[in-house]
Amino acid sequence: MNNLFFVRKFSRNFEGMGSLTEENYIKTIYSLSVEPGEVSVSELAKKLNVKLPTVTSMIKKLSSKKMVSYAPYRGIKLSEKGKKEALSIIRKHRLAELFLVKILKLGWEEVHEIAEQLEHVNSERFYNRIDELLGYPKADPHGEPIPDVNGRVTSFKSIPLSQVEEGASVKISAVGNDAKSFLDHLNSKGLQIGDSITIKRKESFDGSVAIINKAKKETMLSHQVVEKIWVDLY
Amino acid sequence: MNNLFFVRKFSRNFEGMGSLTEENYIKTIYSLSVEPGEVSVSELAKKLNVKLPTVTSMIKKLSSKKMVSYAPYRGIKLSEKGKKEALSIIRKHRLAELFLVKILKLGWEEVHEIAEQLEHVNSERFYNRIDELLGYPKADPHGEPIPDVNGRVTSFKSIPLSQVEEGASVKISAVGNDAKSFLDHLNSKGLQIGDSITIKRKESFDGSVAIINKAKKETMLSHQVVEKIWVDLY
DNA sequence: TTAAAAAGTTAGACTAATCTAACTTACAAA
DNA sequence: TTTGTAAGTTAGATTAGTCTAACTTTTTAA
Repeated sequence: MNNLFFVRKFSRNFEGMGSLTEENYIKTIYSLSVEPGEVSVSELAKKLNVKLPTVTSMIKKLSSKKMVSYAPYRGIKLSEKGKKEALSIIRKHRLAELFLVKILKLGWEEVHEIAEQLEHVNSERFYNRIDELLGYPKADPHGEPIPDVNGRVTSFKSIPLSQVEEGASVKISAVGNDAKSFLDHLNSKGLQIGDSITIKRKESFDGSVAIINKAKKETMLSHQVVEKIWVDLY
Repeated sequence: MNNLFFVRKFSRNFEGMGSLTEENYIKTIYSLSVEPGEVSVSELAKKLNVKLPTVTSMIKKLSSKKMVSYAPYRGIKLSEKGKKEALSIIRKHRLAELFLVKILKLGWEEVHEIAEQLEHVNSERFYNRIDELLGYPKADPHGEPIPDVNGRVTSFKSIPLSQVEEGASVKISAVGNDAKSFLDHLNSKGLQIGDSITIKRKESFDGSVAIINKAKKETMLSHQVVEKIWVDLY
């Protein structure tokens, strides 16, 4: 503002530290680059809800700070420095989410936006204490891994529910969409991270899947939904 | 921001909500107006570490938002709306401090700057849960009262240690200075909020005071220090 | 293979919060 | 009561992050 514009006065922005805005760009680039490696300006603009030129100018800034590598009309890639920064923010976000669910007993579908704010709190001590209080957890309430203090991530070998065969029993390990509406939808179907479910039937004509949830109830999940649910095989 | 200026995108700044900067002005005006009623532009500028014209322009903005009443070359006063806002921020700050000390086991002298960040988190649910988790406390770790959800404050009838008579036994209820150096100084003298102490001797030539602390040790406190320590009489 | 569409960039403007320099008002002391 | 100093204001500039409009490059698909 933060933003951190204003932030100038309020305990962040010392030395080489990025503004809140920069932090959000870096985090978003990281989350978009899990797969293909390079992130496009328009993907970023869409995710951050800003226009293309805004992204172009911010990317130039991040590039001059060596957080990303970038050439005009080409994709954006985080540098090692940028990745480290991203992991630090993601660590804070996920610790915050788990804290909100476990300690403050808030619902897993409502914690994301509070965590979006907490992730920018500048205090290693604060986060290390939360980590300790939670017993050095490996995953957040959405099933996503929590990087440790050194940015190391325990990786799980999850696959999207859409790729599981009929008849298989699997455990929901993560969801690929933080939106409250998506999480509410899953809750309404009686689904939570950590639940074991069985794939009853896969409809080939539209990609939807019938599953049996923890409460033994059968529900249909659309193709869009099953692509966003990650599961561990047994 | 900090921007949340930047904040635009990041969950604060919806509707009539003030920016992080505005919140800081309001909180500061409140804390400066405990006594005389009106706050001067230069007091504010000093406390916020900005120049006079910056304050003038921000005050105009706050005035147009009806948060303060103000006429050029006159003092600044919070409106009822402004007071309500200030109490809400102060509530968050003090709940945050107590949470950091009680739950995260951080030292009372180090929590202030983390709380400065947490106080801007925008989520009533978050703070209400912390309030609940702490058992609806009435005072923060510095002994300052915590406003309740409706902005009501339990008032204590404390007086500065400098005004206590020789021989009296009192309980430290608050300190009038959040600076880490001040809190460290008290810690080094074996003094904490809540401690019972006895006034052994008052030196009239320089206003310093000899006290017996909880551990039965005698220490000297300078005039500047005893003016900033608030105590409850028995 | 080329032309239309999509993606990206440049230029220029805006807002919030800040600053410095110059001016005005208030007030205290002679 | 005047006047010099301190406090406050106005004007104009600056920076971060954003925008729209116009232009350029890349990709796609005919």
